[in-house]
Amino acid sequence: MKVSAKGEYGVRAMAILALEFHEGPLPLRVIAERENISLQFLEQIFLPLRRAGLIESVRGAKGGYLLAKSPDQIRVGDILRVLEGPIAPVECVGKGSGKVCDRSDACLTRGIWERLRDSMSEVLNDITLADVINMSAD
Amino acid sequence: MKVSAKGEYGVRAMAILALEFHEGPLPLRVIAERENISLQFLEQIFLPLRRAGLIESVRGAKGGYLLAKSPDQIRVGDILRVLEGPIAPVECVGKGSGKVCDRSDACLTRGIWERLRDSMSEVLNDITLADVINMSAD
DNA sequence: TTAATCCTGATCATTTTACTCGGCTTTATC
DNA sequence: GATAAAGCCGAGTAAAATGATCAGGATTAA
Repeated sequence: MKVSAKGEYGVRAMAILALEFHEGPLPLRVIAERENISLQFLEQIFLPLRRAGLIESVRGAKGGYLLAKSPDQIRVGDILRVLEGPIAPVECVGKGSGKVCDRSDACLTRGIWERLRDSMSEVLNDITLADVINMSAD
Repeated sequence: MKVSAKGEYGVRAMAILALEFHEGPLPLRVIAERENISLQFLEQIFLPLRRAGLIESVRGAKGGYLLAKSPDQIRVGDILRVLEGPIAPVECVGKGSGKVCDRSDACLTRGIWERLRDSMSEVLNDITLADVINMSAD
């Protein structure tokens, strides 16, 4: 029941972009050094984030990445959904995953996973990047 | 952010033991057939559950397994903790895992994972096997 | 022109997962 | 006492996921 490194690094990196929201584009190299993450792995993570419209890129020298929206408009859940797929403890209660098991009415445990999913979603949809950088500012 | 098959099967199997709480010991073969799970995989799952004191076994012919406590005394979280380790979205906030990262105060994202962990624990500690079999009885 | 940076598909080693195998021990029943 | 049903348990294994790395191209500021 763990977040993948991809998801964890993604959230960390996005938090840094949020800190630097008013500066120009931030190159991945800086984030990679600061967080001790492989540059090439970070590139892999930023690709889907950009395609999902959470960040924007500036190519060429002096280029880098910046948030596509203000920090209070980006929820941690948004980031994780892009990097890890639907937030759900089991496939069969994943919204938008399409895969529902055939015996959902006979399933004793479905209710558990639905409650867990809702609780997880609620937390992750409630925390924005603005919250993240404020939490640690205290 | 998924529960493993081990965890999922474990909860399903325990729910069935809860349904049969007043009958004698239930052999794994029955659960395996009912839930379409490999018998030998189930055996692997039941071993740690027994060692953790959640179930008791009766050996020999007419043997099987039964809950060690009444269904309302066994929480879904108890089962998952045995089968999957501490309930935590990242290692470094796992209670009892011992591994805390060295820069926990500098970590921007720790607060997220703590909130998520608490919310997950709360749900899973709140649902007992008695709840599970009642949910679907409605 | 050069260097910095993003862009992207491919590949790869390791770990984890979800099982399977084989064989032993215990016990009710015939 | 023989047999069959069941639990006990360490070891092995194939496939998938994970966490990267590689290689090279495209874009742009200086």
